[in-house]
Amino acid sequence: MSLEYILLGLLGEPASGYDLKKIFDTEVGYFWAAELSQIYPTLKRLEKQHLLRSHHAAAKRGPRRIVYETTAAGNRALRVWLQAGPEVGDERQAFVAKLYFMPALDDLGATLRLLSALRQRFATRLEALRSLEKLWEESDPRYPNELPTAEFHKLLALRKGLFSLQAHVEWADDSIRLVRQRADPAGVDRKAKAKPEKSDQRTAKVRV
Amino acid sequence: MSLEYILLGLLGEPASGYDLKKIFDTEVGYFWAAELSQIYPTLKRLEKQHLLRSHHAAAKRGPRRIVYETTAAGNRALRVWLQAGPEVGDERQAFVAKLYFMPALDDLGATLRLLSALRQRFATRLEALRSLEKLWEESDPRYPNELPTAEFHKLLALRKGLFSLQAHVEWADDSIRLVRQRADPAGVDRKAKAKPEKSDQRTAKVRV
DNA sequence: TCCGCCATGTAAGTTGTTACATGATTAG
DNA sequence: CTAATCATGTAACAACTTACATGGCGGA
Repeated sequence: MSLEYILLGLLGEPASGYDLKKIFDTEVGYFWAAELSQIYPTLKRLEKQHLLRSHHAAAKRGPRRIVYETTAAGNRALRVWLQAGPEVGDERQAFVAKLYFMPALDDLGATLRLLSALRQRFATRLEALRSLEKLWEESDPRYPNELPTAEFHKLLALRKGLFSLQAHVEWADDSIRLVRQRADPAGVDRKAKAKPEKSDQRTAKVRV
Repeated sequence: MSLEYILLGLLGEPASGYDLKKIFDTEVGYFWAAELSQIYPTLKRLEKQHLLRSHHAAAKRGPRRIVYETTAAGNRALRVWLQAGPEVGDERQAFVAKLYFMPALDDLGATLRLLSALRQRFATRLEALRSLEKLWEESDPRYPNELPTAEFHKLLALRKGLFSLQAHVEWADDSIRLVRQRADPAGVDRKAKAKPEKSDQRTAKVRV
């Protein structure tokens, strides 16, 4: 289970299950998500395998917390995973499937609506990642070239998201263009003039 | 379950479970995969719900086949799904997680190896998709602008894969560059001269 | 005859989700 | 006092994977 290793990785800093959930929601959610109902049992399982240890901590506010940290064995396990080469799973993308089967509706307008909705979602996510990046850039003077190793790797991961989402937005824009062209092969110029397309919200190329 | 709708979509043409598996492996695998052990029970479930019907067919070679096709109700269900707007799940990408936690190894060389392995896998997949596209282009004179609606949508889906994989390759190349720069800030030109990088296998921009 | 492909299935296990249950503390 | 947030957990279900079981048929 990848989640086990991700928890081992995150627990370089001691944290409770609740803390970890917040990290998933705010920091690493763009490449891995997890629910509390999955986090808690997994932490217990890892402790049973002696890859984590825990202690109860009296919290200032709220009830008792259980704070976990990695053991030497946990760190070894993490390293073995890290050195084992990449795991590229096959991505199941329901939205591509939907597009693929849209001809069953026999309505190019529906295709266009689907693509526009997708375009908007991708753009929103892209903006969220860009905000993360910007916040970082503004709060850390070492960004990007003088960053310590840990932060440098986070940057690479973040840039994966940026590259990927940008490609998604560009694909959606391009597909919308192709569908419009197909729906109305004659009046391309007329339309292009009349309607300043959404794709005018140009997404600048990513740089470092 | 998306798989149910995908089967309904694929069964616009009658097919057996075994046939469908081959379609997953050769045609739609780049956005959805499925095992026979999942396909067979799902087909049975859909038939019980009267969204599919089946008949036994004597095959020329091999044992009896069970050929499924959609019913009117099945087609309605598919349309409802298609009109319900996009489903963009959160992608869990173990390889990004791995990169994110690489600092635990404290070895930039390991990061470089990971990125190179990723680069190669992405490039291989990209080539596979391009072959699919090329084969198509060569065998169908209507490609790309005169394609019938069904094929046009397949093209959009395929281009999603092309855009996405290309972004992945570009990200990997760019990350490799950044890591090298970081590992050896002084000797950039020297190295760039000595080693014609893998990234020289330039991946041309996608066009229609 | 044996191997590979055709063809359908079951069983057991993993991973992940949604819904539910419980209770402490604190800010308004 | 009451709502929000902190905090931990269980149960039931859904989706998917890997391994196993069975057998026909055709070509080397």
